[in-house]
Parts: sequence; C-alpha cells; structure tokens
Amino acid sequence: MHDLIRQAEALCQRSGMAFTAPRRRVLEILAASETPMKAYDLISKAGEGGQATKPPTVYRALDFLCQLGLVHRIEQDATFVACNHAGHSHPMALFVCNTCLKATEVAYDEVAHILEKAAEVQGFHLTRLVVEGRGQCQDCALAA
Amino acid sequence: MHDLIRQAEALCQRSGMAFTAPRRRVLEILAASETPMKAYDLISKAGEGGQATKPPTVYRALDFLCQLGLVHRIEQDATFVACNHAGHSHPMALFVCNTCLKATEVAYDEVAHILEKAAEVQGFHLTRLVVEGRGQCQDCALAA
DNA sequence: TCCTATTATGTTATTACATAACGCTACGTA
DNA sequence: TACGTAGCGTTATGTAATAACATAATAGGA
Repeated sequence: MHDLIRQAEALCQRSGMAFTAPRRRVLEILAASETPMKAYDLISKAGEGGQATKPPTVYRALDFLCQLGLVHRIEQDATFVACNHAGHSHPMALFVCNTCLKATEVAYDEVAHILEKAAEVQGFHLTRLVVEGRGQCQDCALAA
Repeated sequence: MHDLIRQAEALCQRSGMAFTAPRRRVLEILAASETPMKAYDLISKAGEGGQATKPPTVYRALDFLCQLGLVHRIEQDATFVACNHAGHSHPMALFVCNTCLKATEVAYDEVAHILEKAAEVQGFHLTRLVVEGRGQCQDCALAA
C-alpha cells in the first residue's frame, strides 16, 4: 500500500510531474480502502484532518491519478479504485463483486485485440475501451 | 423506427407488461434520435408537447426499457440509446464516435466467453458485462 | 534580480444526473 | 365490494461533476 505511494512518487519524478499534497492524500485514502470509493466519500474523508476539502480539489487529483494509471474510474457506478498493477497500463478489466464490493483486475490484451478488429470491420477505429463486470468473487461464493 | 415501437408492443404483450404512454414516448424520442441522449434532454423533449415531464417519470421508463433490452445505457457518459437489435440480447458492445457521437453496436459473444473464462480463473463468476468503446467511425474518418 | 509563464490549489457557485418518499389511479381478482 | 399490484404524478432531496475566477509556488530567461 505504501508501495503504491512510492511508485507514484517515482512515476511523477520521472515524468516531471508534481506529487502534491492533495494528490498524495487522495491516493492514500484510495490505497487504504478495500473497495472502490465514491467521489463524495473521498471528499469527506479527505477533509477529516481539519480543513474542508472541496469537490474540485478531489476531482482534479482523481483526473491526475487516472491519467497516470494509478487509479481507475469504474464507469458503471462512478467509483474510483487504486490500481495494483500501477504505472503501467496494458488494458485492464475491472470486475466488481456484488456482495463484498471489492474489485478484481483482469488483464485483457487478447480481448482488446479482438474488439479492435471487430470494430475495424465496421470501419470504426477504437481509441479507448472500457471493460467492466459484475458478479461474485471467490470468497463470497465460498462463504455463501 | 416504427418497427421498434411495434417490437416493443409485441414484447410487452408477450410478457404481460404494459407499454404505457410515458414508456412509448421515451422510446419514440430515443428511436428518432441519431445519437445517444442524456436523461435531461429526454426529460425536456418529453415535456415539449404540453405538460411538464419530471425526472422520475423518464428514469422509470428508461429502467423499464433497459430491462427489456430496447434501450441501452452508455455508462461512460450516462447516455441512453435505442437498441436496433431489439428484443434480444446477445451481448452487445457500444462504440461511440467522438466526432459525430453516433453509437455503433458490435456483437461480442466470443469476447464474452473469453472474459468469463478469464474471470473464472480467478474464481470470479460474471453476471453482467459492460463493454464500451470510443473512437472514430468510418464516416468521420473519411470526412477528415 | 525581476519579470513572466506555467502549474497547481482554493473558493464560490452552479449544472447535471438520479432517486426517495408519498399519494393517487387503474385494473384484475377473490 | 374489498384488496393487492403496477404504474404514474409530484415534491423534495441526494449525489456527481464542472465552470469560472482568484491565489500561491516555482522555474527559466532577460
């Protein structure tokens, strides 16, 4: 978890970007969370240590972290999750368990190629791909 | 386009559900639109013919139509689009052109199987899958 | 050093997306 | 008739995201 912070620092230094206080704070909170978080939960949590933190601050940090691939936005329910496989972005699908709400990352290089081809057949050139799933994770299946 | 309405009527009758006025209205508007629409555009458009239409009315209709597979919600940008391949739902990916904003549907049975297997390897059982893309469609590529 | 451009944050306000909760109507069925 | 169910209308509110403008910090060049 502190690994992630270190990775972020390294990544920023290499690319000449600043790993500022609000960015660090947001990443820390996400990294410490077992499950993806909603933006406004992040906002109130970020504000716990004294001064109020306003939406734009957190959204800006989220944009930044998403661009670096340190955080992913889950489109289905507008939540955000820290990325384990940080720094680098081969395409990743996010599967969220309906019971425990934890997110599992799954690589999908192969799938991306197939979809790119399928799109190309219709003359469509893909630049971004979102693959997300819902279901039940192993732990919850066993617990049931 | 009127096909879609007829299909909807048939589908409802078969399943014993009512194809009520607001549901018809919302589907008509979506079917007439070239591009996916935002919920609040739908709301104001639905209200054009006299009485105001309020958010819950439209959202309820949308939920209904989505469940029947007559309409799809595009998670990336919270828009809604009428489904050409109505009534039945093999899995469909939606690719949206960044230029003209039109949505293209692409079947992805094969991809679904691969992802299901990839998930199963990690003990994750998929029940829902979202596949969405962004890019440039053929027409816009040629026009550029 | 001083100026300026750039990058990022702070702050206020607002826009956009979605649903809770309640009451009423219409309809089918015992 | 009495009841349950499905659906709509309405008010109010909750939640997500951004516009617009002001301020601070820093780096590079004259």
